[in-house]
Amino acid sequence: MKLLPDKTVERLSQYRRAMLKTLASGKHHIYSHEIANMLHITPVQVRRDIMLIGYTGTLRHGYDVKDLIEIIGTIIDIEEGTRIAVVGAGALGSAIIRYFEGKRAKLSIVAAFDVNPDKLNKIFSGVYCYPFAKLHEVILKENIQIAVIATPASETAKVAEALVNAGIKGILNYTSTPINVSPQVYLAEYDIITSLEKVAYFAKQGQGNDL
Amino acid sequence: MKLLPDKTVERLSQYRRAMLKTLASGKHHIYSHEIANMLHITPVQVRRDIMLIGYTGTLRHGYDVKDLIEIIGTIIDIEEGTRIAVVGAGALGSAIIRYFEGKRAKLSIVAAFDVNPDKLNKIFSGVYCYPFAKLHEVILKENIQIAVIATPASETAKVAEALVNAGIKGILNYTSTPINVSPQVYLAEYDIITSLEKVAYFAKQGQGNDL
DNA sequence: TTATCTTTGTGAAAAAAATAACAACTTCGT
DNA sequence: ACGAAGTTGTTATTTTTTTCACAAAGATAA
Repeated sequence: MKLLPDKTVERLSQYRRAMLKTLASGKHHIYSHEIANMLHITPVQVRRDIMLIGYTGTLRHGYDVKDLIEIIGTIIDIEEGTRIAVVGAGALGSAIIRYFEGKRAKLSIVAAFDVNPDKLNKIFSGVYCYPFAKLHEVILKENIQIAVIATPASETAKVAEALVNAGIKGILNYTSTPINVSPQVYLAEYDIITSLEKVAYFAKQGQGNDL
Repeated sequence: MKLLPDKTVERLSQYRRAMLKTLASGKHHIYSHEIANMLHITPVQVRRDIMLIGYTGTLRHGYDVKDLIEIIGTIIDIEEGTRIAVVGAGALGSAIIRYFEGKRAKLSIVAAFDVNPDKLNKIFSGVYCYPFAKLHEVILKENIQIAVIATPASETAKVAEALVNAGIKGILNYTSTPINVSPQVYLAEYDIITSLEKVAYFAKQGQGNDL
C-alpha cells in the first residue's frame, strides 16, 4: 500500500484503541461520528482516514469494530511483533518501561541500557538492563527494531550513532538534543519542555485547542 | 502580535535552547544555516520563523544570539513566569517533575497531586504533593496556569473537568484517553504508545525522517 | 411504491506548512 | 572602484492536511 500520511498513522493508532474499548463495551458496529466523538475530531476526518486504508463500512451500520481493529493491525503492526529497546533507565526511561507493562502485545520492550552500575543487570518491570557497552550486541541478538532514547541530553549523539550502527530502524528521541540520522532510519523527536512551552504560549494567548 | 503558527512556536522553543547553548560556547552571532544545522531543518525555515517574530538580523553577522534569546523569551514566556501543576505523581509524573529540576527558570512546577496516601505531603524533587481533593484550592492559591495530566487513563476525564473548573488555562495530557475541554483552554495531547506505533509503522516501511 | 432520513465515500476547495526563488544589501579582495 | 561571494527578508509556489459539499445507497415508514 502507498505510504500513509503522518497524521493518519497517528490517528489510526488512536482509532484502534478506541475500537478496543468499544468492543469491550459489547458494541460491534460504529458510525464515523461516534468514533469522531470519542477522539474529539470530525467525522469526515475519520471517514477519510478509513478510506485511505482501503476499508469500507456499510451504509446502515457504519463500520465493523472487529474488522477495523484487525485491518489497522495489519497496517501498523509487524506480524512477529516489534521489539523495542529503551536506552537510559533513569526516571524517564523506567517510567516508559513501566507504562508499557502489559499494554500492547505487538509492541514489546525487550531491553534497557544504562551506564549506572546500580542499574545494570537488574530488571525493571520485567525488562533486563544491560550495560551500554553491550548495546550493539544485544540489539542484534534480540532482533530489536526500534529504540527509545531517554538518556541525559549530553549522551544523545553518542547513543544515536551507536543505535544506527547497530542497524536500528526507528528512533524515538525524548532528549532535548536533536539528532541526525541517515535517512533510512525513521526519527521522531519529542521534548517535554518544548511541549510545555507551546502550551504556555497558547494558554497565554487565550487560545483554543489544537491537537 | 498576531498568533504564531503552531509549528513555529515549537521551533522557537528549540531555537532558544540552541541559542543558549551557542552563547555558552562563547559565540555571539549566528547564521540561519548554522541554526538550521543544529536542529536539522532548513535555513529558510529558520529565517521565516524569525521573520514571523519580527526580529531581523544583520547581513554580515547573521543574528545576534543574545537578542534572539531575549525576543523569543518575550514571546513565549510570561513576565512573572508560568506556574505548572502535575496531576498524578506516579512513575511518569515524577519523571516529569524530576526532568524539570532546575531547567527553565520561567517554567516552574509548583505542585503535584495524587490520591495515593504514600505520596501525599511528600516532596518530589522539590515539589510538594497535595491530595487530589485540594486541587481546586491549590490551583487558585498558587496561581497555577497550566497542568500536566499523568494519571492512569481511567482518571483522565475527572481530572480534566476539575482542572477546567479551577480555571486552568492550558493542559498537557499524557494519558491515552483523549479529553474534551472548553475552547478557552488550550489542550495538547501526547501519548507514548501512539508515538511508538507511528515509529513502528514508518520504520517498517523503511521510511526516512519526519519531525 | 415512493418519499424521507441517515450514512458512507470522495472530488473539490480551503487552510496550514514547507520550500523555492530571488532581490537587496554587505563585505572582501583585487 | 568594482565584481564576487555570501546572507537576509520576503514573495510566490508547492506540498500536506483538513474541511466542505454532495452523490449514492440502504433502511424505514407511509
